[in-house]
Amino acid sequence: MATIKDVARVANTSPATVSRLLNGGRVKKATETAIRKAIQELDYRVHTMARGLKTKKSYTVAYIVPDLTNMFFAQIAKGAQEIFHQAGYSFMLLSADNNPEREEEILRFLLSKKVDGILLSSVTTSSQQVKEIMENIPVVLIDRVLPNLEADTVLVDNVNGAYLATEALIAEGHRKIGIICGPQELLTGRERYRGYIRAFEDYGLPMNESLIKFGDFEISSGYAQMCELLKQPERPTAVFVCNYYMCLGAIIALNEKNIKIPEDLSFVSFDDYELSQVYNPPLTAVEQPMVEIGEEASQILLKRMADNSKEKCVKRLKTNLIKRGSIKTVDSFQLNG
Amino acid sequence: MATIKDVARVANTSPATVSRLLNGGRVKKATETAIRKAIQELDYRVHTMARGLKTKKSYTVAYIVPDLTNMFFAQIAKGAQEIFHQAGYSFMLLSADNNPEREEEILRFLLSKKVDGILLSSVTTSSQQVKEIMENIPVVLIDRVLPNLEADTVLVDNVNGAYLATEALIAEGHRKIGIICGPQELLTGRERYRGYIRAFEDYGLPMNESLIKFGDFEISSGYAQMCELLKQPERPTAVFVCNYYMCLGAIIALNEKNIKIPEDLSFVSFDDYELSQVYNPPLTAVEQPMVEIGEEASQILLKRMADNSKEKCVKRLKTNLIKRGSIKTVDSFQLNG
DNA sequence: CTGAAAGCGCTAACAG
DNA sequence: CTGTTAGCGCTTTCAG
Repeated sequence: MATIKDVARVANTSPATVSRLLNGGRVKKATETAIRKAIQELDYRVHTMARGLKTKKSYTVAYIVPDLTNMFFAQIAKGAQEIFHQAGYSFMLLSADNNPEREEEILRFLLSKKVDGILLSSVTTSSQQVKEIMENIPVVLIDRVLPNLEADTVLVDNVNGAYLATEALIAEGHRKIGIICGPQELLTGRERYRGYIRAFEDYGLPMNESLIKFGDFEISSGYAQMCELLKQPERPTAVFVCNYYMCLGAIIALNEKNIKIPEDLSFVSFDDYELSQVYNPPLTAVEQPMVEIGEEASQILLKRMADNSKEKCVKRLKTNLIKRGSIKTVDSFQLNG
Repeated sequence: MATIKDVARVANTSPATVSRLLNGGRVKKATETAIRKAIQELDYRVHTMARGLKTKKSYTVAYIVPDLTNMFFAQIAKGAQEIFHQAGYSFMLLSADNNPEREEEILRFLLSKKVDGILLSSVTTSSQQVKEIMENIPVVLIDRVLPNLEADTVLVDNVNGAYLATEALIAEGHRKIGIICGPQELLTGRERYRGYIRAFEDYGLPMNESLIKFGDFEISSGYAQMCELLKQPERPTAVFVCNYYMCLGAIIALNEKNIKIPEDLSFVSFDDYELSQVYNPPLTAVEQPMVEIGEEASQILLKRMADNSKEKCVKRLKTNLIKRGSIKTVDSFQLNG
């Protein structure tokens, strides 16, 4: 592979001049054309590593996700990739595979790689390592916050999303509303639960503890907790499931027991993927602006890499309730209403 | 950030010795401990770029996918990432966003990055660029082949998968079996179509041209072609949809028209994701060993990067028909059987 | 506007 | 077993 030296030789000039041209410096028209020709001829390409060694920049950023096959993070990655591509950065997508140790490893690796910035949806609960890294490299957190760590963060308005979902159920006359919460270790888990509570409070309605179940955002827990819910003496007329994967599990449970949406049970979930449209009936769901999350976070990271200012920002994007056909109006509407 | 020189100074030895230790060379026990201590103290990490500049290896591989949010490729990436991680390589996942020009760009970029190997699920139909790249860097193709290009490739047994799906329908007495094919520019599109044809031939059954529709593997075409199918004078009693996304579209169409699976129409699809289990009834589907595809391809790439032999291999992995509840037995079984 | 020279951090002979 | 040396390909003063 040709080097800058080769180009210089062929173009009858010096490496320095070639470099200057390559980096947008001013060069006499004649030499420029000669250089461009040589570059063509030799099929020369910058050696990014050599350049990086010199400039101490890699023009590379990374996004660490909990799981590559999780649609939520995949969509965010899509948005992020686009922004960085436009900005001339190369973008690495890495999965921690829901393994905190793996995440640590990746972080170490990125340090070694000298990436210029990091997008992180952490699977860790400790913020020690990240805190250290932030001293050297700009980091922006996505969707998952770390305890006691002031950092640039972008996430969605979970409380409001859950509020809207619950409210939609209440509005149709439901009072016995089950919820399958996410893990309370995660902010998203806590916030969505809070949205549910707040809706009950705002409408002056009593909550029923036995209808509040906790899952872990995975399919299996959606299944298990839905089964639990159905076992309750006072069976819910509606349920709010706090993420897509638990929603899958919950539906499997309903199908098994031949419980129909919405005739036997009204259904709302957080996250809006293809399933919501494809299911029969289509599912009412809370949509998150995933691609935008990725874009927004990338924009912030880009800014931080440029100015390296110390002040941190937290950006909340809006969620959106999409009404479809999975909520039935309760007959005895007037009872409490 | 500390360099190898700093470590050497603190450990009272030379950079060369530190380097040797770092690369698994033999070092006196005493110096080793001194060096390790220094590394600890200084929080030293290898500067991958500097190392790469010297060794002309980046210990980085890339996988270029058509679309980050396509489950098929995401799963493959998952498998690939695992293998490379184990092998000490860093793994970049890049999306061409279904844009051939974007893919070209990425390929150029990777050349500049001096990656050691490339996994490619190409969105291109021209093999020129890839051919050139293969002269410098090992490439293994995944699922998408390129015309007139002999290359290491891993894909699945599409013909057989489609055959099994069609056969399952035939076995239950169906004769009017619609198919929504993938794009015939893609090998997978052609092969799955061929599997359908072959099943008809093997069973000595006549095919009905009006029940053969062509989509492009996207949701919208699944919807459109299913609508077409339902318009036919001789309406199919069963349908085979050639990939997941078209399957989503097809189901939307069925729901709209209130056509029930399997009572009104039996249904089989290529690709087996959560939907198949979650849908009511659960869908019979052809499963692809996605993670294994990624693992297999990575293993091959690893081998090529090591031996750089010229001979190419094509690896076909088996598909698997998973029977669930979306096929109804036709009453008039005896008619043709 | 251009070129010579130094050096980024690392590794790989080679000589000790 | 260890240290010296010479670059890898690039950018960046600095002098011309």
